[in-house]
Amino acid sequence: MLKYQQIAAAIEKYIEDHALQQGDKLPVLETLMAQFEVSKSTITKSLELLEKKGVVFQVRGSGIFVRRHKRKGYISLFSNQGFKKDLEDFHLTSEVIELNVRKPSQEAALNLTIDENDDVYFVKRVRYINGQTLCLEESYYNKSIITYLNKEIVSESIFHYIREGLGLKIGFSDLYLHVGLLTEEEAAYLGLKKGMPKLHVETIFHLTNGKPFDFSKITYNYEQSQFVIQTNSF
Amino acid sequence: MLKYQQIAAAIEKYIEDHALQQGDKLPVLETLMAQFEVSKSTITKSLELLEKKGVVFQVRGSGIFVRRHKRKGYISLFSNQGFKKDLEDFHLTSEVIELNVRKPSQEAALNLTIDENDDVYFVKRVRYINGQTLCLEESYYNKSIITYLNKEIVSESIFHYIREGLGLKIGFSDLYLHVGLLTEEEAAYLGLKKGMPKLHVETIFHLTNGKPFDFSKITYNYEQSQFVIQTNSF
DNA sequence: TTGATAAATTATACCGTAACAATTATAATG
DNA sequence: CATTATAATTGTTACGGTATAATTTATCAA
Repeated sequence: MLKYQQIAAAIEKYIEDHALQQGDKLPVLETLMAQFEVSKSTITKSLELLEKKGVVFQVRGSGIFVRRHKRKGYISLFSNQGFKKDLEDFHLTSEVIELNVRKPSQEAALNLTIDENDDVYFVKRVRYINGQTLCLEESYYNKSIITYLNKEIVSESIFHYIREGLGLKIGFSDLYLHVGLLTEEEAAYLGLKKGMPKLHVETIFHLTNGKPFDFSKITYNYEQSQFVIQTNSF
Repeated sequence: MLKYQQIAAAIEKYIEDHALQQGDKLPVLETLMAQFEVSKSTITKSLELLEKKGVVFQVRGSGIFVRRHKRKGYISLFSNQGFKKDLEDFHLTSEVIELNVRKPSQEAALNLTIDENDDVYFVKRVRYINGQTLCLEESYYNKSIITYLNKEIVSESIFHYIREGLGLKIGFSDLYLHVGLLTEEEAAYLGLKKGMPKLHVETIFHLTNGKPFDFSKITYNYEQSQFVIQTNSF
């Protein structure tokens, strides 16, 4: 792991350990430099990372402050960590309905920029949160990148496996979102009624080299779907 | 304007002018250094900015590539630019229903971290996109920060006014999102029927110094609400 | 042709330094 | 006491340089 990432993690830990709240002040740059025995630019880079993550914000001439959104019980919509990481506070389980190798739909092929004759892993899951249905998820993985999957991996964290097991680096993702009405099939999986509202999210995940490897379509149970997004200005 | 921001803008312009597409390669760092006559670190900073904005992605050992999400007709959900900037492709108008100074609701006071006796500007608007209702918007502005508003400002871009007119710097925002059912009042404003689905978004905007100045509650017409979010890994 | 290995290309990490700009604290002024 | 000017604090920008790591290309051997 890179130095500035380690330091960022250490600072996050510091915030946790000292139970710092929204607006609380961190030690000044010079102190952090001395404490971690690195140059100013390294600390700066660490803080930049934490700023991107929405952990701190910096005010020139004033200091470095803790940033926290206030509401509890909301799911962090993105951050390419998969679900696991974000939802430590929740009780999450999932049920694998389908897992196989197949040819992609036209839509999936298009979003993964592969040919319709190429193989994909298809995974269909229902996720539960605190005993309620959270979402129905259909994912297509480019098999030439994600070369192997099994039921165990799929019911655990796929993203952890991709990173650690396959040694791949996840880069960025595009997320398309709209509200609609549940189809009969979706409603059945989610234990709701046809025609009720849904949040539909399609995501395309890319590796750091820009290659899309995962196209997922998720239908959320609107009753369980409270999301939070933290953003920064440019 | 800062140097690295100018260069970032110039690079964006370069991408436009050359009509570069997703995956196309930009000149290498050294070339960009020479072209703009700045040091490596400045170019790097510019590219970092463009990476945050989702304009490019960089691959070590390979090059700098254009990143574009593919789907058209989607509204970019965040990026604290207000609506105007994001929606140049759309025909947008808005109608101001209410504009006055008042005491905040308990909820608004809480989110703006002010006292219930402090003054706020309250703005209620309906926005239209291509002739259809897009959303109903209720905003509370901390009057001790946003000291003056009028109908003209409000029907143009408030955020532009905050930046240019008031000289304030917008920092970050927290965005809370859920799906629900339209109330009678909301339906009336949006020209829909009670009980139809809605996307409800609450946003708290902060200045760079961390002070919240705008708490907004937006109800989207689900038929017009297709959003895109671009994210990066950490 | 394949596969391995080396070399070239290219971005990233990290260090150090100097100047800069926004905020806050302090002192001076009326 | 309020206002203004000045100084101290503190993060930000920009420069330069060296070393490193990932990717692509070239080379060579089988």
